[in-house]
Amino acid sequence: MTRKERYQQVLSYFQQNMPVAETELMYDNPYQLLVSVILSAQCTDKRVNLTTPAIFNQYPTPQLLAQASFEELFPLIKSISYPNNKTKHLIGMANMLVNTFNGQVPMTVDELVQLPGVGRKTANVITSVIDAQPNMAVDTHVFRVAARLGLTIKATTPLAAEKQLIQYIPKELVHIAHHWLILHGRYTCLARNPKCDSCALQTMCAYFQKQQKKQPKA
DNA sequence: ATCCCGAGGG
DNA sequence: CCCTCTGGAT
Repeated sequence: MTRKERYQQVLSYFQQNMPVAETELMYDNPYQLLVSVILSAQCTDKRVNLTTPAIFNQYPTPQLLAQASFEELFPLIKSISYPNNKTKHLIGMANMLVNTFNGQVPMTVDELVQLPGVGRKTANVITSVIDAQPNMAVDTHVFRVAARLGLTIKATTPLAAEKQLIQYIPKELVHIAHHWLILHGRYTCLARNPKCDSCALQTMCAYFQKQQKKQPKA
């Protein structure tokens, strides 16, 4: 099976079988999405959505968030993972928005990654969601699942994986494919004990084929 | 125990 | 490349 065929089979399967009904981050503008995505690391969207209304209410603009003190913002962040880092990141991010980007959220990956707390994954989410750019945000799920399925070959970094995925996935499907890979990773292709026995992608999965060779009966 | 749509620093 | 950050849900 060629790599292109593998992509076609996997994408086709997802398109026909993957329900897309997950809780999503709540936001009304690019600034709010940026805050939400920064907060979402190692944390469910549901929990992020519990904290953001208070944050957006108290700091409706980058200008106001930039002036926040650590002490007053921290309590609003405290109930999610890495509150220390995220509090610092949000204030630093807002300051750079004001001082470097004229108070506007930049819409290129290269600009976004300059912001504190914004890495390539977050930058790809922002540009794909807000500006419909065909950018693939490679998080832990996408990285693992793509490698197992054989969608990426010898990709040792998220950036390498991103380049390969972008090369083979039709632009109009990049965004939804991102969600498909995440959902497959969350519910079936688990990091530790993947549920290969109940996985419909066995026949086209490089990881499963490899396991079969090692343990023919398992 | 294991998992939640990571980023920054050494 | 590794490590740290580090709360809540299941």
